[in-house]
Amino acid sequence: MSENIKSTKAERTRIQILEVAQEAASVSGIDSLTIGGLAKACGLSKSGLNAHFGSKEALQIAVIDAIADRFKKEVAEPAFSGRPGLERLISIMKHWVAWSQHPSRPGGCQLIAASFDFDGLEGVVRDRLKAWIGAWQTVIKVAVTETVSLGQTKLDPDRAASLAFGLYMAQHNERLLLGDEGASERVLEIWRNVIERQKIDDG
Amino acid sequence: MSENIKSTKAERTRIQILEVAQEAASVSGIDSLTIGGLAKACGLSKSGLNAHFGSKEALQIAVIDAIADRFKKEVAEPAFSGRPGLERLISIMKHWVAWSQHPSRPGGCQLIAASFDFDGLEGVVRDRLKAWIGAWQTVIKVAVTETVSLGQTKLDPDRAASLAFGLYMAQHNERLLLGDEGASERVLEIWRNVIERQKIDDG
DNA sequence: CTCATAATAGTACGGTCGTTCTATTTTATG
DNA sequence: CATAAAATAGAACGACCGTACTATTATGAG
Repeated sequence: MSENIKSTKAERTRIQILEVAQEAASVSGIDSLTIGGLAKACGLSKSGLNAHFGSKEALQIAVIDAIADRFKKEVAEPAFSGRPGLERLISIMKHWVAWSQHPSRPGGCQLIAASFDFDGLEGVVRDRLKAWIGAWQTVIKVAVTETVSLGQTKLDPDRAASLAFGLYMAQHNERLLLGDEGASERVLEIWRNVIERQKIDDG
Repeated sequence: MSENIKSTKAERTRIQILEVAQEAASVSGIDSLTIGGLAKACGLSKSGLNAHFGSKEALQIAVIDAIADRFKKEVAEPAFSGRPGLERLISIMKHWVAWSQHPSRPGGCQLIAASFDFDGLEGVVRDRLKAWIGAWQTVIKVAVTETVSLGQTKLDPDRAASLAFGLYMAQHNERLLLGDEGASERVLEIWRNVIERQKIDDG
């Protein structure tokens, strides 16, 4: 009807499924998505939904890719639209934490949560997850290296990347498991202090 | 026979089950433990195993408590046997990371991994997990406060605890998902630098 | 050694899982 | 509007899940 032209019905349905799946995955995790449960949530039959992906594994990968696509648009691209250097490093963490807190992710970031589910396993889902997480880690290292080149910091890129991922996960854990609403702001403050002055505190 | 006297058969079996369960949970996670799978791994029947716990939920809580008991012995007590202050803070992180790397935990720390599984859910398992993780967070804050009192650092306890948890999780993720063998040592070095000189790098 | 009891095995049940096959409906093209 | 193709529904499958109930075996106290 007034939808975007040139999109077939299946494409539209597939997109809708993946949106529902992303929210469900935020709450219960990617590996506890079920075809039946997802079908019910979408108003489809099990076989109707499964026809779009062929298998649960393919569904999981499609969900991961859909999340990663959104991550690019909501985190990576905005953070890299500004100038390189300290400003960009701060922007990265701000957008990243905002992503974790977004209302459409009531259970926080699905990919980081899935990392802890699949890191002990083998298979294509784990491999895809590793590829995306590894790519994002590389992006952060590049942004740090940029900042070093500009003479704005002396951080080691590897250490800074470990710190960034660590603070992000700490914020997830403290906020969602322990109920600490101040965790996100605290972690942002730590990041600012460390990258600007290599120090964690104000003193 | 030459076992410890005063232990009934059931107690011994229960302990053995929980040991097998801990290792399995390290690989696949606490919430994907199954009574049937665990029974087979222990050479028991499903009902024989289930008789020790009564339900899967009770089994999960027993596993969590068993892990936490071991954590006390292998991490908390050794770290707190030495003197308070910087020495203790470093000892905490060393023992903690060693715990994550221990051969009996091929998939890393089960409790941190479970945190990301259960943080979006409700129920007794989540509550028990929250209690243990929260208790350990408090212990770390106390150790930091001690060090501040001794005049050995100026760290804010809340920030230091976020950093400690973050570095620990970063090490888990980088080592087990991304295959970075140097992650643990790097994270320890960051911790040392931050708590001793509030700086992340050597410069 | 006896024997009550504890520990474990065996079996069965209802439920949900992922997947496959066929039927039916809906879409979109000519 | 007709019609081939695409999209979805429905039903059935074997597998595994947690749990309950009963039978059998092993334990350990007297």
